[in-house]
Amino acid sequence: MKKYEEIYTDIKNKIVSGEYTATEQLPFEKDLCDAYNTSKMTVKRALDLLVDEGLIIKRRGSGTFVKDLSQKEIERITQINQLNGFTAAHSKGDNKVTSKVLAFDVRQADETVMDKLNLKPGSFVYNIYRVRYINDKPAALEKAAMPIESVPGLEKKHLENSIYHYVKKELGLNIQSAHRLFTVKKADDEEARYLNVDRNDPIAVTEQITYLDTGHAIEYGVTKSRADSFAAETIISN
Amino acid sequence: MKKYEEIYTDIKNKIVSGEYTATEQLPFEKDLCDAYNTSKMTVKRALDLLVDEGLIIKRRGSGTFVKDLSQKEIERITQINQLNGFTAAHSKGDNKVTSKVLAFDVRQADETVMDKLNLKPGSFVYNIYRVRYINDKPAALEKAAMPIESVPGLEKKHLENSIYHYVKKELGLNIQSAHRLFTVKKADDEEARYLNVDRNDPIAVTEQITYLDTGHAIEYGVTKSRADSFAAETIISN
DNA sequence: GAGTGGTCTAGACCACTTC
DNA sequence: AAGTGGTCTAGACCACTCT
Repeated sequence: MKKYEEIYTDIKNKIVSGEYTATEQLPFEKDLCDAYNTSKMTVKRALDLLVDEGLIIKRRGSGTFVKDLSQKEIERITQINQLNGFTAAHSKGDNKVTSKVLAFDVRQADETVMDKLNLKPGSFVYNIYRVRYINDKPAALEKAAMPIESVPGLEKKHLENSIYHYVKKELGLNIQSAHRLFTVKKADDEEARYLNVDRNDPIAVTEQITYLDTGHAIEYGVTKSRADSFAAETIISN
Repeated sequence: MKKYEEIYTDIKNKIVSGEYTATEQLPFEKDLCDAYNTSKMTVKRALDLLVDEGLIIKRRGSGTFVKDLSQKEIERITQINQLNGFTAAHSKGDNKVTSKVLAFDVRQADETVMDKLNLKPGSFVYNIYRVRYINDKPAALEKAAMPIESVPGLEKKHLENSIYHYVKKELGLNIQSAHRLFTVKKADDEEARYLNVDRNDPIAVTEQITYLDTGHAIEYGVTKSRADSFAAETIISN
């Protein structure tokens, strides 16, 4: 493990465990350098990770302090901003995630998909349409387009489980980032039917573009979630 | 302007303007060091900002590449993850943001507020309840609790405009971060009335805790937005 | 003025990819 | 083997806060 990760983990544990309490001032960077026997840049990097994560704040000229977070907030913070697919994101605890494939075919990318995935006209994409279930309860309707050359050998059986698993473990591709947009709408007839809600019930819409570490977009997806199985979190820092 | 910001800005401009095109390989860090007459750490820092922003990706052993982003996606990226209050967030273009104050009083923090703001029992908070309008159209219902000692001198006139403006410009406080949680619900009678929608219409709920650079939570707010005036974006990176 | 965190350097060495 | 980005150092100097 890298040195800055060790320092980050160590300090984070001390915050989570309560050894460093809310609003408490951390040791000065200089002293942390001594304590961890390392250089300033490395300590700074470790602390900056904690700032990004929302656990501490730094003030030049004053020092570094644990944020005034409630215990619940601390617990939540340690779980957000993880780059997971639907399966991993909802498999926490004993949840069972399954899928029903409504459509799986190859077609030419339409205008929207071409634009979102930055494809050339005439490019072919897998067209995937699934209902996702959590513990056998319908949770989301997921439409996705994936360029065929990025995901060779995709089969129906992969759709019934986790596409991300296939992409990562079997194809050995590295997912680097995802851009997400959240909006809200009324359920139409189709959404109502598959999600087992009433027409006009509220639906959370997550539009997502997923990128590989090659820089290429691998997926444009629109996920329509039932209100009772949707939540998204984010931390914004200056 | 700091050196790493200059390099970041320069490269970003070249991406936005199209001088560096999608999937193009950037010069090696070594060459960028020469070009900007600086050290490796500084170049790395500038590039890491672009990675966080979602514009480029780096692969050890291979190089640095512009992400395969569509032009629209590039435009969107440059606008997200900004730490703004409702007023600033919705004042883009010629939008006019106004408010109607439904309630403004001081009370003891209830269980939830105490927990979210990490307050001691018996602490007093401003209780604020407003309808927010964009171009005179109701857009959101906002309930907020703010510790009285954090926001001295808050008056009704501030609520009718921007609280953030008062906090930042008049009190000189620095907002450091915000933790947001998004969910979805059906409009109840009260929400329907104030937002001018039908009962059971979809509503986006944003729950937010805002922190000062002192580490103290200054606001716990719940914003109920009309579906047609809500959108939230986020970028997740490995 | 003393002390904090922030920026930057010049260079060593490491981990990984590609040839 | 050569070349990429990643980590880390030891220290200089800067910007800001507090007294």
